[in-house]
Amino acid sequence: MTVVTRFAPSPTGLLHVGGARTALYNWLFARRHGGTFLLRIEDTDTAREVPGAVEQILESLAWLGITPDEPPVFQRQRAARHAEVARALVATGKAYYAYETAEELQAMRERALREGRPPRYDGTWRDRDPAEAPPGVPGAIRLKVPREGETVIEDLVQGTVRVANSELDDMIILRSDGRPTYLHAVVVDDHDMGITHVIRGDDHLTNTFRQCQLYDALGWKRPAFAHIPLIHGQDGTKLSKRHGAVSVLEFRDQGYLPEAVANYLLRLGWGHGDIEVIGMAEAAAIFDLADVGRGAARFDYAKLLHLNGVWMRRAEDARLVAETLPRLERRLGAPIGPEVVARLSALMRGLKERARTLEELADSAVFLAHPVPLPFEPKAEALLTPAACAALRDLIAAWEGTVWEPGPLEAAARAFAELHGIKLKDVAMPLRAALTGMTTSPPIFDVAAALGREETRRRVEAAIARASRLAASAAGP
RNA sequence: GUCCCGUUCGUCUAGAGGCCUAGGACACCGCCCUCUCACGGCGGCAACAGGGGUUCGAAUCCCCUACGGGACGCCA
Repeated sequence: MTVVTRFAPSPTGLLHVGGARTALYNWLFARRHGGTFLLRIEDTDTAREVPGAVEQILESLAWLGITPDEPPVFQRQRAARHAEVARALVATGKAYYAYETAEELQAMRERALREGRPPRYDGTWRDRDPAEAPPGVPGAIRLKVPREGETVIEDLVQGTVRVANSELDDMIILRSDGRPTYLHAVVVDDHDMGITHVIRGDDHLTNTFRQCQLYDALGWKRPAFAHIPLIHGQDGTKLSKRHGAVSVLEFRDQGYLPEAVANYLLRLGWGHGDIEVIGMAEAAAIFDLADVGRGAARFDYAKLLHLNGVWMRRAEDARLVAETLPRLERRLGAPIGPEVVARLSALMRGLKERARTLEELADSAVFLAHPVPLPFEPKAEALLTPAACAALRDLIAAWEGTVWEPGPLEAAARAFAELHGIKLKDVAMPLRAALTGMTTSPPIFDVAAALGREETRRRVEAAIARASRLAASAAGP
């Protein structure tokens, strides 16, 4: 049997990480079994539809590397088919028209709840003669479900789950205005699309009983089901905006790498021995629904951040340079020239090891692009004492004939420190302050090499000038 | 209210009756490396929700309780 899976979001907003994980599992399962992954947009509720949501969902999935194998199916376009199937069920006596209004049903539910009874449809029209239908009132179609026995599902994640049919009532499959309900549309579409495995959030688990009754009434073979637990926030409640970023696009904008987000989402609720860092190609080779956990998982931003750092270090320098440039331009409000691109490329190896996100990377690289009077952190400023400035001046002089590469620069600096009876850090730290305006950076001789001889000299001179100016103004007039 | 599902370190998890003195990862705390910060290395803290069974033996199987989540719509 060829595996066919699908992800079926409704276009009511941004794709959040929970939906993304569901999509990921469907995609991985299809890849694992050499099957097909499809996308279906559940847009039957026009009132709740958000403009642009479909595009955002597609963009989010594409960013994560999850692409459907066929163009998306739009559920609304299949309305005629849904209605046809529902009416065929009426024709064979497996469904019937019911004529209560939405208000009457609402009242019925409230009364039942008030009296401590389960809120279920009482079946008024189930056996009533259709000839008694009120004239001119459009009816809704309800499925006539068995009242005895039980419905059992073999869930690939949850195991065997059963419920007494007496707990279920005759659900509406076609609204009185002719539009299908979600439960019905899903079953018809999954069948028509040849879906073999339905992998979705476990909030759908109890819906599955009703869907199975529909499959049975239709005489259709049920697909396999796998209900994966929901993702919760750090406090254990349903993940929402107040927990922080929740949409895939937010993570992208905050400088996360798609492979890190995918890796994290995969590991959230799924485990395979002790492996933590895993690419999607590798995951596609080992992903198994049996390894999906049954309990809800809490989203841990700290772990995602760590994982992103791992993937940043693994990423190609050229790619990170490309990702950093627009972020630098945004910070400096000016285009970045080729000279800075060269510096960034030269130093990327050292920069990426110190950044956990592209945003941190850009922050740590701003100094490379900033024109000479650099902004100084107070701690960096404090390092530029008169003695340190004197040492810097001498160091620049000592570097006069040195090959301008990290190794020779460091060797010369060490010799310089030894000659003057100071520690390397007594000159390295002031140099860092002068070249970056900060107290942390990649190895400072790498920085100097990346900046070049002229720029290094320029920055050191500017820093010394700045320090003496500050000292003068502190001394007073 | 009724039904369904879940529960191993703070978090994500490994664990399929003896391999468990419960392993890994993140976070946290030390130490090492070191021009800073990271990375890396070494070490530490820290869990089988509770109670009954079954068994020679239970984190693993069964039951109950507690807690958490979900569903019960002419929403999806």
